[in-house]
Amino acid sequence: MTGPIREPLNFAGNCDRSPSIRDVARAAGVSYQTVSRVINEHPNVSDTTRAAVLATIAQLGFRPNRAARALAGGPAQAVTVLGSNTTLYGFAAALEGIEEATREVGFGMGFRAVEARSPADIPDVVERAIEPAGTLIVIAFDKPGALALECVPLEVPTVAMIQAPTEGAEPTRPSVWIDEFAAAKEATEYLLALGHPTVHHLPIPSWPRTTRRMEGWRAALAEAGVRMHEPLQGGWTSTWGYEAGAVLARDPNVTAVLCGNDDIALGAIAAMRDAGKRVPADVSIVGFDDIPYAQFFAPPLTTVRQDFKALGRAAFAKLLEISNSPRTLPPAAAPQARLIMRHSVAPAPQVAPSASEASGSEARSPPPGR
Amino acid sequence: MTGPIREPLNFAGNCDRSPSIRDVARAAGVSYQTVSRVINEHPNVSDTTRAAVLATIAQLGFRPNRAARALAGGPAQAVTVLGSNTTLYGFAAALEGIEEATREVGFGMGFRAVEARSPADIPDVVERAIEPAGTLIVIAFDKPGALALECVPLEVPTVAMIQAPTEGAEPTRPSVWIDEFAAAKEATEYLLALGHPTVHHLPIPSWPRTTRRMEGWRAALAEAGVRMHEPLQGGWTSTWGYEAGAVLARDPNVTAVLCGNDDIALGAIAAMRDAGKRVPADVSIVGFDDIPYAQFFAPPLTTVRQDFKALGRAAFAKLLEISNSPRTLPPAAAPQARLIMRHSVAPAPQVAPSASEASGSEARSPPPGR
DNA sequence: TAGGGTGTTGTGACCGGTCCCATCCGAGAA
DNA sequence: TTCTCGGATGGGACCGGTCACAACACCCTA
Repeated sequence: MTGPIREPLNFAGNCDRSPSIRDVARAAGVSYQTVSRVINEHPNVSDTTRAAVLATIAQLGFRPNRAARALAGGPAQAVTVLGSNTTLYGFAAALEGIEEATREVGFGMGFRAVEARSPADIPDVVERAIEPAGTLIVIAFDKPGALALECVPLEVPTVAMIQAPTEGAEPTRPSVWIDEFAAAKEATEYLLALGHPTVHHLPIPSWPRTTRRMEGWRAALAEAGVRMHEPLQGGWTSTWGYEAGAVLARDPNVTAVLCGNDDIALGAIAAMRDAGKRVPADVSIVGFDDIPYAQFFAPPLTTVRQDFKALGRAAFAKLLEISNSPRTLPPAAAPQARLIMRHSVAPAPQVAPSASEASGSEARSPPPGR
Repeated sequence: MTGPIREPLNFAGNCDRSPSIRDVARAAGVSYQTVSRVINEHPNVSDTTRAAVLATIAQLGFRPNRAARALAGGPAQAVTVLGSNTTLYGFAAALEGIEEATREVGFGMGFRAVEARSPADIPDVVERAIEPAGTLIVIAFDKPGALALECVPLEVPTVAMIQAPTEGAEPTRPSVWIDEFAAAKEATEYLLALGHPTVHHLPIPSWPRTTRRMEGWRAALAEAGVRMHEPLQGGWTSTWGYEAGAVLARDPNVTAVLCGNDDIALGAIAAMRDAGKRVPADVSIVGFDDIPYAQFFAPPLTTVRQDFKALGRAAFAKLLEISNSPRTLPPAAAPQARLIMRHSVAPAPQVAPSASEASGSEARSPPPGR
């Protein structure tokens, strides 16, 4: 009935497979359970034994097998990031921050795309992305990401990276964000102080409601008692920025534009140029994000820098927290947004700004060298 | 001696764990081995049994547990991508292509960064990235990636994405690349045909030796019998492009520059502008890669488009091949490089190009609408 | 009718960890 | 001295798949 019993190959030194805890145990003269306790930093192991086991682990080059751990129901040790994109700067930088943080604590990082082109497939993709003992970070800046987030069952340890929520609208799941309200307000006030009668806004898509950067813009205009145009629906790309910018370029009253991101700003600048308007002499443009290219735009872009990498790190830190993992990440400051002044902003044309304002702005925005 | 035997909870319908092959087997009235054969598309299963099992799988929503498969020594079902970067366009686009391909065949995709800042850590990072039953794609466009590639033991199924190898220098491991020799040559010839006495080159780093795009440039100049300057060491970023461009801007003989990538081109354009030179009236600039921003540069950038996404897909297809996985990807055409003509190129200044050349170039490069 | 191949199915062991439980031992309290 | 208790350690079962092997048809040939 029973076939020939194969001799297990687990005697140390004579095996091409990587060593297991049983190999370590044998070499250290303890049981495999003790080895397990040592690698999981269980308190009830004597110092002598622990030291001996650790030495053997180092000597044999033992590394715990992730698959076996996951199978046996150990603590989570991998994250899958769900997002609609890897080429947009914010997404890529967030990914980089997450990766770095996971590497520090020995987690694996996976990525799965939820495609904007096929929203109907998203629930299925999300379901496949969820694995037993797995965790998730969902980049929910945009609609596909938010859709994906909704598909994730509550029992899956998940952190969402989201647009900053509006006042009183608490996110339903553990989330991280950068609140750019203050920076958007500051940027708008900066433009108003330079004599621009109003500031137009080319937003990123407002989803599900409005963005904090738009609220900051609104607040600045409201405080200044300045009329406000109703912003368009919004977009993400330079192409959209070009089209929207072309519309604004036809309006001679437009002298200052706050763009929802740097991609839009780049498109808007191109549209202005093609319409024969000079930036910043005729129209001032401010971007959002500070992508690495921004300082080489023509003109170098004044923009609000956002630390997406730090945001990614924060997301993973929160994930460790909520999945009560034994590992932790050193606490870090909340990622900030702040205005970077370059050369795409100038005093309003025609209406000569007062000397104090002009010199003040000069003093306030010493263009940094590249 | 033996404690109380816990009744296994694996009876279908009464269990909060996701169903296992044993649950499926019980529900379908077959053995678990038969279920295993069905999900692995083993030929020796009768059609009747197969249909019954598949129906049960669908009904129970069974999905094979990846960790268990990996542990039991099944075929590979995940790739880890090793690369120095996620924010550079070429890297991010390649990642996107790999992800899409893995998703199609049910593979997982991980990412691990090998940081340029700390080359000494690379061997360690690579070692940790290798898992039993795991596979690797190494993005070895740059030095950290190439370093990482060298650390990978030969027995690990690995595909490298590399700079196209020079003639006769066969890569030692399975590799994919885009051969941009012809496109670089074409771009250079295009500039020469517009009357530029020579074409300068701002290369990406040549590592380990020279790049195919540089060889294409050299070949065009050699064929035209034109003098050639010795190119600089090379860099990746706009910052480097700005610095190198500033040097070229001082030389009045420089009227045409072929840049190793679009980032460099953007920096070079900025440097020319800051030096008071007009692009393309005084200096023509050609880039490489065609990043999404390129068409919105000032002026819109003439560049060589490379299909990194297709390259990523090809890398994964080759990985499936060499790891003799049961899954395959539909064959696709080799990713190409081709010249995209926009507005950063003009006939050489001063030396008036002949009418036929000028009109020819106009006819050849109808600037695409944005 | 016996013998041999082929196709189909089932059983046992195993991958490398983790959990639960049992055992052993020494110290302090009754 | 005996009992209790907690720290240190070990053994067995198990996670959900895969592999190797055995068993049982069934058909074809000799």
